[in-house]
Amino acid sequence: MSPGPTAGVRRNGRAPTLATVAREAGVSRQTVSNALNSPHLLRPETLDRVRRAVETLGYSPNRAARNLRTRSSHLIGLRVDRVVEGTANATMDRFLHSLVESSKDAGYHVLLFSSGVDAGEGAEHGDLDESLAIAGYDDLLRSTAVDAFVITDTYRGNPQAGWLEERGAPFVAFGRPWDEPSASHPWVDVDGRTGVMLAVDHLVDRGHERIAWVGWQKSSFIGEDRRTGWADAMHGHGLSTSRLSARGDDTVDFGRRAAHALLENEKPTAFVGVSDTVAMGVLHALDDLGLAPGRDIAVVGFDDSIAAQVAPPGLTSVRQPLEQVAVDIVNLLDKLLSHKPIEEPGLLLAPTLVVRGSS
Amino acid sequence: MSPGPTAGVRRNGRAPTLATVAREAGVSRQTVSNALNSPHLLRPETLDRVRRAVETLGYSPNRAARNLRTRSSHLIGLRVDRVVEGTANATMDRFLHSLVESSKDAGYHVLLFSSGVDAGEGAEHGDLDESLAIAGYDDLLRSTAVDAFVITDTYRGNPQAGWLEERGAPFVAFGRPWDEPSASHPWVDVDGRTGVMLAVDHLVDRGHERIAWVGWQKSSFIGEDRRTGWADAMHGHGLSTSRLSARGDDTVDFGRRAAHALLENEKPTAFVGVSDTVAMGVLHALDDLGLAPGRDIAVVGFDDSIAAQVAPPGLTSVRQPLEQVAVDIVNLLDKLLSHKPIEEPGLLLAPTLVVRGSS
DNA sequence: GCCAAGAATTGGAACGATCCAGAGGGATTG
DNA sequence: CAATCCCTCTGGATCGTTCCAATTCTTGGC
Repeated sequence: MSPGPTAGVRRNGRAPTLATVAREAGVSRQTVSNALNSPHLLRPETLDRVRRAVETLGYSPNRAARNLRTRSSHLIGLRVDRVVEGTANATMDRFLHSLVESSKDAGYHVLLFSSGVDAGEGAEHGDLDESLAIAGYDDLLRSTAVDAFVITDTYRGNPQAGWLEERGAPFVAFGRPWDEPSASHPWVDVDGRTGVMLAVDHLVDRGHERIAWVGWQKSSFIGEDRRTGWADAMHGHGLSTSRLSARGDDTVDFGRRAAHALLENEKPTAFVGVSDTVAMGVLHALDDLGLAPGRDIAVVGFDDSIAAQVAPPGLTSVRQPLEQVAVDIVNLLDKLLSHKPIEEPGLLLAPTLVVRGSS
Repeated sequence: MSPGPTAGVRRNGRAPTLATVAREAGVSRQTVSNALNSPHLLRPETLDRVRRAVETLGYSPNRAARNLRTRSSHLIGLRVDRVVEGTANATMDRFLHSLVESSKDAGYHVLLFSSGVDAGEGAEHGDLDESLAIAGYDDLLRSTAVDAFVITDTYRGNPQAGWLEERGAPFVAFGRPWDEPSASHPWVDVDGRTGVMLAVDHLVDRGHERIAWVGWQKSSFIGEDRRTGWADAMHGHGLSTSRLSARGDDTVDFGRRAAHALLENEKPTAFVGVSDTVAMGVLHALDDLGLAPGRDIAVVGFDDSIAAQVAPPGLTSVRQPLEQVAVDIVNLLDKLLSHKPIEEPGLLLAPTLVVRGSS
């Protein structure tokens, strides 16, 4: 019934332009432009006529031309770093989906790019580390390919943040500026400490008193933040944390080894993992010893990854409100780009606990 | 040492343009353009001078202007559909990462967009289904925001493919044109049937004879393709498939229920799942019955998802070569966009089997 | 030393949108 | 009734690049 989206497109083998629509509607180019961008400037009757012409011809403004003139692309850049397989971090991917949705609602699209360098390479060399951090950003920025960036927290803070800030590039960070209290860029983060406290409270509720922590290395800001949640909650309940903590890499294998060591020496009845990855490692250890998670020993993870959801008997886990994070980030981005004032540069959201069979 | 990437950018508060560089190097605009796009046209000496000027000023060509003039954006569009949580499909995400990498090497970036409609909504209504299928594509295409699309296989084929093809839009599909043998667009796919045959061979090797299939509904092309792998391999080994097959949704719960039913009636010693999701469901069932996967009953999944990798005791799974898929897709895309001849419109890649504790 | 042919370089036009200043027309006002 | 204002609409200039045709410089052959 409707003319369909392809109507008019093949007019002369080329897509219709403002001029085409203007001719069709019997008005000037500028009037058509106004009809699309500032409809309140037109008389209702004219507006209607233009709209009909747009419909008939199946016109959509040419993005490149608009970008050129307005010096903005309505694209948000996000760097996806090569992930290490086996580390259950689908968090980024869930976030990505949410970000695409929120961006759409605000009239933006998400542009993905990669550093082009193997993550991990040259982690020791300061220089390479620096250039790795900014790899990809510089070019997109200079060529005005994107309007702004969303940067995501890495294991040890946000090395990109300082550079972007200095550069005057608009961006919003997912993750606090841990090591830069002076940073003034907008950010959104999830309160990991509170999340872990929820986990500990839940375990204490279930009668546990010897609750062990399996965390990341001390150099990880996020890891230490989550760990304070464990320590503070334990002390809040009058429980000791002595010798109940292990720290290491974010791998299944580390979680497994740490659990074995702790079980042998300290006999904890429950574990809280800094991530689902290490928590899955703990489950492996229980499996090794013929212990049943949830019945014999309780385990809680962090991230509510797919693995936590589907692996039997289901891993209780702290879930980050990534949908809300994405909404807030886009909101901040929007303010930033339209130069609206930002009252609060930082937003800290509360996670929730998803209880499953493992606890 | 080096002038650094920001050098010259602040000259007058605006990024340097071709004209700026031309002045600096003492040549014309066009010569600078040639230096970047067709360096062979320049005298080595001139080329060198221009390159130094580019370096000094920190110049990058303005993307919008280039896009406008060349009618191409060097962007590849990919629609990310809202995923149903709990269905262990991180496959798409692994593919996404690979695609970003490959695209980069070919000089493209990946633009993400979403249908803007809840997937699942209106799955019954043909009309809505149709408009859902093309949601998002049309606008990006008309506004020349992307050069081409990558479309990914859905549960029941590629409804977008036909529309895009009719429209004359360049695209490459990840997934065969199951229901459209007449389709002539390029595609890359993974041979699921062969993958499942690997799984069955492996189980037979381990001494199993009663191997059950837990699959998707008959309406799923992919599901049926994989199922023929099971059936053919079984018959190839002279084994019966009678009453050993179950079909249902791609959920953990279905896998669990199917496994319970099969175990009760047919006493299979091994299961092959059409996906890791249903295979995890089978593991749940074993867990319910106190059976140990790998020792009592063997289980194999499909996708080599993160859950398969980290959940104890490790789920044996068929792994798709997604990195290679991405490389091949970008390669086809490149040929398509530069109008090079494409010898073979379809590429079928072989998966591998990753053996873990569950078998 | 001259001419033709090719190599190197140049200036103007075009891509398709928005910005900006101004023109035309009707209603309001003194 | 003329002056003023506002509402609506218009045409030219512009964003920064690449295409195109034309111009200038080099080179080699006779």
